[in-house]
Amino acid sequence: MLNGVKPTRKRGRPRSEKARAAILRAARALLAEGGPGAVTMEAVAERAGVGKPTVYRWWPDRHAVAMAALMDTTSGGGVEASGHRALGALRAQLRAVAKRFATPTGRHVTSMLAASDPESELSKAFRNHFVLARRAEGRALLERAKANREVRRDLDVDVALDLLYGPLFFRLLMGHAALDESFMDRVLDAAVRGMK
Amino acid sequence: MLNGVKPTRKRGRPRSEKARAAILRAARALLAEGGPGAVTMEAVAERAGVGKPTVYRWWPDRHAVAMAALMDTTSGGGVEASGHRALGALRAQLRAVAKRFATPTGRHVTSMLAASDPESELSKAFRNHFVLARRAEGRALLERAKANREVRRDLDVDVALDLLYGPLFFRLLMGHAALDESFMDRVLDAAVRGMK
Amino acid sequence: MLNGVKPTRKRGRPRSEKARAAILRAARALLAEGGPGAVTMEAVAERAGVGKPTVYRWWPDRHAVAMAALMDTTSGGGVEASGHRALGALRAQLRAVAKRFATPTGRHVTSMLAASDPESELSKAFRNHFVLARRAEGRALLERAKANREVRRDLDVDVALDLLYGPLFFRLLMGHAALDESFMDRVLDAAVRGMK
Amino acid sequence: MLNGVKPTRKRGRPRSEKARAAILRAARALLAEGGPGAVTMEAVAERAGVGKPTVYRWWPDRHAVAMAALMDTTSGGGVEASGHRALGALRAQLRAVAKRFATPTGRHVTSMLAASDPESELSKAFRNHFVLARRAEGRALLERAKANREVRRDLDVDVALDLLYGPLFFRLLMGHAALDESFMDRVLDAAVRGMK
DNA sequence: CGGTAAACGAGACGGTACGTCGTGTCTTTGA
DNA sequence: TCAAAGACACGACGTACCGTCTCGTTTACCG
Repeated sequence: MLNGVKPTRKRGRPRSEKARAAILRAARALLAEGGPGAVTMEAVAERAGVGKPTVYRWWPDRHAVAMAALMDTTSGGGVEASGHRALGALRAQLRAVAKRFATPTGRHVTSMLAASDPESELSKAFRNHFVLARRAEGRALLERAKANREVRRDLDVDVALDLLYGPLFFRLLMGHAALDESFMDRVLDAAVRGMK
Repeated sequence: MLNGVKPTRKRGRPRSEKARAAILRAARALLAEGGPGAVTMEAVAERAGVGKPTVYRWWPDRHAVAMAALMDTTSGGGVEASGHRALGALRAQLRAVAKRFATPTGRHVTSMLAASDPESELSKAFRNHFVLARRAEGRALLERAKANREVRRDLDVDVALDLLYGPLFFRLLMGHAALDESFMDRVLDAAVRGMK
Repeated sequence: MLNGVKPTRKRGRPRSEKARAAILRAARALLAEGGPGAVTMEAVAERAGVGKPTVYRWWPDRHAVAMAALMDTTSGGGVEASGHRALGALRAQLRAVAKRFATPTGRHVTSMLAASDPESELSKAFRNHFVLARRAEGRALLERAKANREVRRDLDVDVALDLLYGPLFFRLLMGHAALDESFMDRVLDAAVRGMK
Repeated sequence: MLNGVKPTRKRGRPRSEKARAAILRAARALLAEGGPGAVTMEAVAERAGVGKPTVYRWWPDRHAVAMAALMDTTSGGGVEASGHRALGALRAQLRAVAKRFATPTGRHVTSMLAASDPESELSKAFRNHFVLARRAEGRALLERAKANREVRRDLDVDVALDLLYGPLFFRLLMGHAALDESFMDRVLDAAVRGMK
């Protein structure tokens, strides 16, 4: 009781980290090969060399496995705000995010975001991991830009952020036009300058 | 169109328009009750009082049926550009679109957009019907605004449009903040004024 | 309505006799190879080249399939009461039944009798097919023997029949001693002569 | 046998007799509630408050546990041959056995006899405990009857015993007619008197 | 009396089979 | 000749137990 840090006493056999890793590896491979639809519990279990119940013991359904697999691999992104010009750093981050999402994996992430139950814990974690964390980075940069007077002091940051990241996911979802780094440049420029 | 145009003589029993309507009605009901996942061919056929092959005769798979059902119901939108101020009309349209999408059906549309094969004909039709047609209306308004000098002459309309509609779908997809008409106002204002 | 003989008009695709036969054939093969425990639905379906739901459409569980397979093959037996001596014919029938049951299949039949829900329709049919029909044949012979004065007029036929067939299944179940045709001879002799 | 024979000194914690008893108690309860099919290792272990490996340490599989549970409870029977008339004692024993088997437990015993591997040690013990021991008692009585001249000297005792006990299990297995004490009376009478 | 080794409870493991559901195709009868 | 009905082959679903395997924890014996 002295160490209040560890309240959960372990009883029984501890879960196999090897199995966990094998499952996520298998799910990642299937995702790469056939997209989210290929991540079936049976295929994951077989390829991981694991029993189906072991998969179900830790994830409730195939969406969860796929999300966990994606999150396990991909580092969130984490563009450091280098440079003293905050807007410059923001531009770099937007370009990095666009680059990351303009891939099959990016499409998968978007599909899974749209398909998953928006209320589930895992779905929230997934949204945070891939998108909202990026948006939070952007917020920090924008706040810094505000402090630097690179943007006006009364800027509504929430709206501005959606103005920047929204177009990215819009193009990803609709595919009506190319999604590349120059597009993000134009988005940022347009948002900064305004239409008038 | 009078009559001589159609050389394909009808042989046998003609397709039942009644069946088609019943199928779409059933699909709509299922969609409303259980979301896109509930629109299964079996459920649709049973509820419509129709054989499964009849459904397959009209649509290739369940996604198609669900999309067709949604498109059949919802009038595209078609906000008429009333008023001589183009930006005002644009604002009205953005509000209308947001209002329409801030519903369960809006979520369903987004889900189905993300889930469907982006290359299929029906998927393209669906995107057009629900989103790109709205964007095209916006384009017309924006061009008019340009002509009116309500916005600057060198505005990149493609980027500007994504700046306006992107945030809407971003919030719909992520759910990180409310999606209402006032949000669209703020988006339009921010985009017009710029950040600086 | 004129032909009252066929009230059930067939709608839809008729069941495939080929599938039925393939399923029963597969079940029979599995039974021969691995006993009743080897007759799993999955194995049956796979070996028959048939989907699992097709098996379940027609039989409720694996016991039913195994029983049906056994009944489908094995002709019940049907020893004709040849010869004018009824007891002689009865002896022939007892030997035939013993011979048939002193095989792996005979053991399987007994196991399945003991394992199956005694109330189910199929279980009753199974008991009838393999055992009670034989007992009924024996009853006919015994009644004839009565008429012929080969046995006494006040013989309790129900008890006598169980006296004859009971020992057969007793040995089959317990395996405490050989079950062959000479045993059945001795059973019949002992039952006819009595212990005194 | 005195003591030097067993070189295996006991090291470590001795097996818990308490656990053994709890397991058998649990198995018995499950058997009573749901028949042999309900005696699963998991259910037994959980209800006994015992780990699964502890169950497996004592018995090799679920059949063994169920058999052991049945044998542990039910005293074999052990009808004492009271009275100087051996046939009378035999009658009493037959009635007692019938009474004991005309119960759900009797059905379970029969099912398990039929289902178990006939070659396994435990299966043999089970058959001995429940059936062959009764038959051996009957043999003793019949031999006594022979000595007493209650039955003829040249009686084939093996056949006679199967004539008496066979019908009991036959009815139990087939359920084609009632199994009660009066039936056993009639069986004995018929066997003694003969058919002629 | 302190070490130690086996049995303990718990429970995760790789598996097999379960019985269900939905897919998209095929084959009938009936309109 | 199309529509309805529904059987078909297929394949994934999620669950129940199997029998085995660690874990950390007793508990009795043996030195």
